[in-house]
Amino acid sequence: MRIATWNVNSVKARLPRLLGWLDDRQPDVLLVQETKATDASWPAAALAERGYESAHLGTGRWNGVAILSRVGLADVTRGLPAQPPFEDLAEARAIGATCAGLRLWSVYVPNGRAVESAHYRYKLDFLRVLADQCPAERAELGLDAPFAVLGDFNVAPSDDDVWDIAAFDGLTHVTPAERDAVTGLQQASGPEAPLVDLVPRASADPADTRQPYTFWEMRMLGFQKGRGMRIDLALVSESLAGRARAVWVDRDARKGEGPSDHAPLVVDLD
DNA sequence: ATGTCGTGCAAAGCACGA
Repeated sequence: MRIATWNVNSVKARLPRLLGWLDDRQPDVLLVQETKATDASWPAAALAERGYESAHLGTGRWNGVAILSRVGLADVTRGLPAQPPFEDLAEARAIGATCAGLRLWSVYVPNGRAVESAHYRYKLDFLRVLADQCPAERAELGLDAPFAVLGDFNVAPSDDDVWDIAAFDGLTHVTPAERDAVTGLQQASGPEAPLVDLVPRASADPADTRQPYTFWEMRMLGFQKGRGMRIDLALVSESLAGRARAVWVDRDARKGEGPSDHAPLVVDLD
């Protein structure tokens, strides 16, 4: 079974590449972020033609999350219970579903913009609410049940997860508070039931020893210069981590004409 | 220092977000 997460940076702009990627890589489940679509403009029919059911949450222009599955899509939850609003609006940043017995969440964590800004506090609040919610859902399912939160966290868990930590001095994505918030989510159900950060290989090539970045700035030729960040994460229950046979970044999806600024993170499970 | 995209508004070039 293959599951993947991908910030597509507009499903409308990315549709040819998204459909081509589904044809090439044949994921069973794909969690999508930054669709920039409304529910009405979500391309459900084109996905259904390829055998994917899908559930989308979005209001257009910004944000938007979705789950595609060809192995069943049940118990869809749109938004986090008690999700904090930003400027009085509940943004489309989380959607959950059960696919082939796996409880999966697709999340698009707020960017944070600048340290100590209102948006930064919103980012930390969002992660806290996510950490509050997961234990309740996991307790209901059973702590041994396969559970995962995947998506664009906009947090690099360690200094090695950015191309040059010195270049991030004073910036978001690398602050202790952001990292602690991610760790807090991982530990939210207690030390006996962590969510494991499945660190990928840098590409599909098992011999690839580069850092496994998932995002490169569009500006300043970030990809071409290797200026990447590992900010798309798969945080999975131990029951799922034990089934992971390969975890890798599909760098090829970041190449060529009209890519997203993120590459898919692929998890191959027994 | 900046360099690119994508979107919406409104009908070209900004403003915004990343």
